[in-house]
Amino acid sequence: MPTGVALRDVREQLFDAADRVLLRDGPAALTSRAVTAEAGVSKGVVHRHFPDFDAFLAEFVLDRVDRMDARAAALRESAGTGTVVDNLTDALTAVFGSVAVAVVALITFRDDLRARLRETWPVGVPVLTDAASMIATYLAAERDLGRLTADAVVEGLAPTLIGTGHLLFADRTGPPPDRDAVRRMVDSVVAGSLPR
Amino acid sequence: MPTGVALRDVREQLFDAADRVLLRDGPAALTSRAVTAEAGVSKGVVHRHFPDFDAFLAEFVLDRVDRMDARAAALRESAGTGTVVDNLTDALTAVFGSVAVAVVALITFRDDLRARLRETWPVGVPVLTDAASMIATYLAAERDLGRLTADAVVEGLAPTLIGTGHLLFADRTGPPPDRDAVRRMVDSVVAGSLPR
DNA sequence: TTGACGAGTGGGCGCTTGCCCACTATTACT
DNA sequence: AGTAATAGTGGGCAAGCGCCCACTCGTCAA
Repeated sequence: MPTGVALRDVREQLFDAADRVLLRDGPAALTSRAVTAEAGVSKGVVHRHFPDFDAFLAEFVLDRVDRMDARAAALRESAGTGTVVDNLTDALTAVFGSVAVAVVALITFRDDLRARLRETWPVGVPVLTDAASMIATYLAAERDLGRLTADAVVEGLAPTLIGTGHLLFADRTGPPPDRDAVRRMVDSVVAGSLPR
Repeated sequence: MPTGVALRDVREQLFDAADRVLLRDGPAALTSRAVTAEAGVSKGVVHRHFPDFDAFLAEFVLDRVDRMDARAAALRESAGTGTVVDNLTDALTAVFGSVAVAVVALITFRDDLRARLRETWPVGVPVLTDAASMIATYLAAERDLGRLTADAVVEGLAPTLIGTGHLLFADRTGPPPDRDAVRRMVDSVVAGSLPR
């Protein structure tokens, strides 16, 4: 077997499998056996690439948030056309429609995992920071923000959208919220915060 | 043994034990054995009062949110003095300093439990509704709300506070956020939404 | 006093979890 | 071709889970 390259391939393979398990069965079902079975490899493979399963989870979360950040950056590039509400709706759908909510649920649920993540990640829940800066960039690009500075958005409006979006998308057992529902939420939140 | 009264006593006893386990060890540690051990009763006692442990969890969550609502009502009574920021800070501390965050984490984590709760609870995460109406009552009592109607608060500002508060209080492994930290968050959020 | 009933007990079953470890298969180097 | 190294396999372990059920024991009615 190739030494360096294949080693990283297996890790990616396991991460992708974790994504599918997370989206299909929820964070409670994210066990080492479920991940390896989904990846189509032997169950012992995790402990060759990671000291233990919690270490796998920690690296998985870090990797996924990095990818979310990249996706947010890509959205920033393509923004500018359309209203701010449309852009925010797209952004929220992209962020919360993905594996992000399950990752947040995982971090919130597992105290020990969160403590482990703090060694690498000094402050709070990283998803908040990433999505907040993303939304702030959106709003800063809009004209006539009035007294609503970008900092105020990060401190106030962004958590609004994240909080509501989180609760809106948290339920994967029911039917997924359609774009109109998300847009309505964004619309009401922005209407209550932006000057007109 | 007395029949009716003691039966409800044991249920309360188990609920109180679940509170302590939840606050001390987190939602991941909330097992039937942990609850019964904390309550100082035999592990078989749960299955005499509830068909299964998930039914216990569902009733526990329903009961706890009812209590949160009662606490919010009590806070509403004593409100009126002090600034809106102070009142909101007290409210958030009362709601999120309790077992509420762990309950939300539980609901977010467990897909099956959430589906079970929906049979009794038709829409979304109830904590959001309760806390939102509570905060809306606070703000409605304040004069000079300007264009910010109570509905807009429920739709916009309340989720802001709940979202940030949730993430602020979600970490029970680190030191708990002091009142000043909460107040600073509330201050920045309100400053970004209320007209001055 | 005695019998029956029901709340409470705890041993144990079946299952799943993370993890260990002896093992095989596949590659790279001499 | 032979050998060493290593990625990958999977049986099996201890621990923990929810749950079942035979059991004890306190309490009332007869």
